[in-house]
Amino acid sequence: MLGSLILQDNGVPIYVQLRDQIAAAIGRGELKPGERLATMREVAVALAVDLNTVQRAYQALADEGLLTMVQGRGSFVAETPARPRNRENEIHILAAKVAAQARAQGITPDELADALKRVAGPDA
Amino acid sequence: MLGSLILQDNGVPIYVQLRDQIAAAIGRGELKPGERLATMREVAVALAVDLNTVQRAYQALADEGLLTMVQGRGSFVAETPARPRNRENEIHILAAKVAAQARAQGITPDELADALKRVAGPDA
DNA sequence: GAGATTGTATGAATACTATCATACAATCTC
DNA sequence: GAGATTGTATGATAGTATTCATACAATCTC
Repeated sequence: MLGSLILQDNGVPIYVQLRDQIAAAIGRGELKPGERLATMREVAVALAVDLNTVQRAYQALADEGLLTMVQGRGSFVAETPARPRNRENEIHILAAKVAAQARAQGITPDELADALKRVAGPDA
Repeated sequence: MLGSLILQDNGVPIYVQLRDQIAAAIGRGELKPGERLATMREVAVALAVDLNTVQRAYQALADEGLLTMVQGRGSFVAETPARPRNRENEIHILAAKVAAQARAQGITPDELADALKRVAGPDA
């Protein structure tokens, strides 16, 4: 995982870059549920950034429910939760939210949907 | 163009969001070479941000060679768009990130993609 | 239990982001 | 030429991001 993290000097805060790249690795299935992530210190040293900066990224991911952090043990990719009750509605809400995210990057929901099919295709 | 600009509170600086969205619009061909962009003041008023913030976004785009600014006249999409951005890659990164969001909620990327198609369908 | 590992937390210093207010300079319209 | 429009510029201020240094707390290994 450490090897795939790259920081760019493009105005985007470091913790945001880390947050998004780790989330992407999880989404790609590169990091599987239950798997242990690199320690915050490992990431900090490898990328030559501060421990607090890495913590901020991990914390943001934990807030999103993508990983859990356990003091003394490490950080782990969250297990996929059981299927929610009102599934159709949840999907619809997420889709709307994600469509907005896409548009905010100049990407159409349609383009994103196609890309998602490609992400899901190979293994899902 | 004004209508397609959206700002999110996701940790990314405003001027970066503007810069990237306008770059994406140019890359998508939505804004054509030679075409006049919205005035900095128009963008500032429409999005309720400061004129200086918009200027910074425009300046960054001018530095990239994507547009030219002429005092008293306005800003225009460059005739020879210098370095087209790697849109495909940006789309893939977003897709992977969004897939993680979905999985964390017990939703498969495939289901999300279908829902997105439905969102996009009516108008896109 | 001792020591190492790992996440959590705080306070200070520096740089960047964004706003507000204001003004100047080049261009266009009439 | 007068006035409006549009890009350019500056100084002050508040908030955020990042680093540095340091320390504490929970867990694991031996």
